[in-house]
Amino acid sequence: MSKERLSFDQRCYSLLVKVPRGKVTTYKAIGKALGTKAYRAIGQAMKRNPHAPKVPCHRVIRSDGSLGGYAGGLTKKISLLQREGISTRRGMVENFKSKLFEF
DNA sequence: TATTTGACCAAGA
DNA sequence: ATCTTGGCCAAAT
Repeated sequence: MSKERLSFDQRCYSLLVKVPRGKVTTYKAIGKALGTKAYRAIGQAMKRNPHAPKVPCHRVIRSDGSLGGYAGGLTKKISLLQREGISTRRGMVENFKSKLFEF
């Protein structure tokens, strides 16, 4: 039977699906929830995200409120966020602290 | 096995 | 607010 442990990437994805629309999280927050400080590795996991729409990786931003990156292009990330009611300005999410999702 | 690669972070200037 | 520096860690090469 399968005794496979979830890979680091998979753990990131299963956590991320909990983030509801209209909310955002940060690479750091995911690391904290996973009990790791592999912030950069988390970014890599998002970049490789194989489950594009299923995992809302566009809701993951940097700890300082700036956007971070997006495999499909930052413009896409911005429109997806705005569609969910999250406004951005010059690469920063406005009032992002009030929009953070708590794991 | 060893090295390189980043969608990061915190602190300092 | 911006920019630089050193640190960090899993996955890919």
